[in-house]
Amino acid sequence: MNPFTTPIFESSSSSSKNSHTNLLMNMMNNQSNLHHQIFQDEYHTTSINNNNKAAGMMEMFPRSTTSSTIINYNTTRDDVDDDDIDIDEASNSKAITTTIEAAAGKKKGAGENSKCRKPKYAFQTRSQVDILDDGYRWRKYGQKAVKNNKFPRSYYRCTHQGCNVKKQIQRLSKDESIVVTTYEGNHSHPIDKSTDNFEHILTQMQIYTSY
DNA sequence: CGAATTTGACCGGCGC
DNA sequence: GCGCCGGTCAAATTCG
Repeated sequence: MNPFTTPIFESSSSSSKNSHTNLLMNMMNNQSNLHHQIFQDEYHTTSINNNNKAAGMMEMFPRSTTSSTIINYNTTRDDVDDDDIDIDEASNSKAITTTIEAAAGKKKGAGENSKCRKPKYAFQTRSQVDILDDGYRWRKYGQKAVKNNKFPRSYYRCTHQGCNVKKQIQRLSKDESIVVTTYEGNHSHPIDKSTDNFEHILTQMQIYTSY
């Protein structure tokens, strides 16, 4: 549960209120063609700063420093491994910056591999807590030590029946205020958890922001 | 008492 | 083949 990320990017008028992460996840889940667009357009940075509401929320909660960065955006499972995930250090400024980077150009040695297509996205989030509330329910199934990193990496699976979306969460030892969350796969179901009670979330936030 | 987490074992891929 | 590494399994344990 992360009171930091949850309320900051309240979605405008859609039926369900989404967190920042939800917003991004919905974007990715519901528009399966989005990645093609991104590849074609050779996106490097796309910003949600033009979301006035989000900016407004950010001003309301200046201490909630949640800058999320999609540091990898991939369509093929075998295209990417952890070494390919480049973290854009420069984007860790105070701004709410969201970048989408396509790693398509970084093909590994072998030619075109058209195996199972599993999208893999990584978010870089400045947060004091590891577990980011993205609206889905997750069960932890593993934890491993990461080399060159004093923090372990945790492995989670979506608990929804038949949904095999996975995610990894890892804190950088370079900058331990940064949490990297890597999602793999698309959810085949709507968000489980109700995030409608915004006031409750606000209350939660104040626990973290009023010291 | 069922669900979730912990943690060492296990497995497959890869480089040597 | 061997060892390393990242990822997963599953029994034991803890939690709600």
